[in-house]
Amino acid sequence: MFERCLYFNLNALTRKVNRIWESEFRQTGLSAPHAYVMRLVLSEPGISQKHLAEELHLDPSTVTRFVDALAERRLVRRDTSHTDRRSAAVFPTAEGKRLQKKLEKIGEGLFQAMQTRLGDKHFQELVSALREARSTLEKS
Amino acid sequence: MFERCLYFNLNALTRKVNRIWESEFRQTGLSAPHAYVMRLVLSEPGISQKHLAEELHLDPSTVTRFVDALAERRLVRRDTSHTDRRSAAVFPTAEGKRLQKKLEKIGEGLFQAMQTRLGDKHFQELVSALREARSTLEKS
DNA sequence: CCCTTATGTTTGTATGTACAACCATTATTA
DNA sequence: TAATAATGGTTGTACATACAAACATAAGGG
Repeated sequence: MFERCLYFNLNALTRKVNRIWESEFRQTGLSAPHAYVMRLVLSEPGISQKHLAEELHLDPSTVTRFVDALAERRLVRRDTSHTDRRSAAVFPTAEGKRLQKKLEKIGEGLFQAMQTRLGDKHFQELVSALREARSTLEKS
Repeated sequence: MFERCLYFNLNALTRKVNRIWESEFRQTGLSAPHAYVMRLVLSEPGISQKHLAEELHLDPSTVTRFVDALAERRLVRRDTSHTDRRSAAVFPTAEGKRLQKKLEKIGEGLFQAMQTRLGDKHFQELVSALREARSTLEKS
C-alpha cells in the first residue's frame, strides 16, 4: 500500500540496515551508534560534543548520552576545554585506541559487503541520493 | 567523515524525514507510525496484526503496542477472528473512519511536497532505490 | 564592570522499536 | 487421540533518540 511512500521505504530499509550494522559491530561490544561516535573521537581526539553532534546529525543531548556510555566503559574521557570551559573535549583512552583497527575494519567490510550485494553502481547512487536529499531538505 | 557510508546517510535522512512527517501528522493527534497503522486498518478493515506487521515491516510486538494505543483512543477495536481464535482482527471505529480523509490528504500532501522539493525524477529514483535495496537485502 | 543574551552541556521525560520469553490456540504426527 | 510442534499475540525489558527546560560559562553593550 505504501510502495511509493518515501517515509515508509526509508524507515523499512533503515531498520533492516541497522540490524546488519548492529550485528557486525556487536563483536566490539558497542552498538552501531556508539561505534560511530567512537570512530569520530578516534579520528579527531579532543573533538567537542557540539562538533560530534553536528557531524553525526544528532541532538546534543543524544551525544551527551553516548559519550556518557563510552566514558563509563573507559573508552573515552571528557576534559573541559581550556579555551572555553563550557565545552567538553572528548579523547579516546588507551583502551579506546585499541579498538580503532577493528572498528575501521568492520566499517570497511560493511562498505564492501553492501557494494557487492547492492551492486557497485546502485550502491553509489543510493548513497548519493540519500546525501543529496538530506542536503536539499536542510535548505528551505 | 562518513559521507560514503550507507548507514550514516540513511539514518541521518530518516531522522530528518521523520521529523517532517511527524509534524504534518500531528494535526490528527497521531504520530506518523500510528497514522500509518491507522491508514492500513482503514484500507483493510478486519486485517490481522500479523498482516499489519508484514505490510509495515514491523515486529509483531510493535504492532501490538501501536494497536493498543489506537484502541485506547477508540480509533480501532480488536475482535478475535472467528476462523482462528489466536488471531486478532482490527477494525476502525466510527471515530476512526472520520479520520480517513484527513490522513489521506496529509499523505498526499507530503508525497507532492517531497516530489516538488526533491525534484520529480530524483524523488522517484530515490524511492525506487530504497525499495530495491530492501528487496535485495531481504533475499540472501 | 554589570546585565542581558548567546552557547555548550546536561537532565527529565517521552516515544519508537526490537528481541526474547511467554501464553493461547491450532495443526501435525506418532 | 495424546503429545508435540507451529503460529499469532502479548509482556518484560532494553536501547536510540528527541525535545524542552535547566545550568554553567562566555560575550557584548550599556
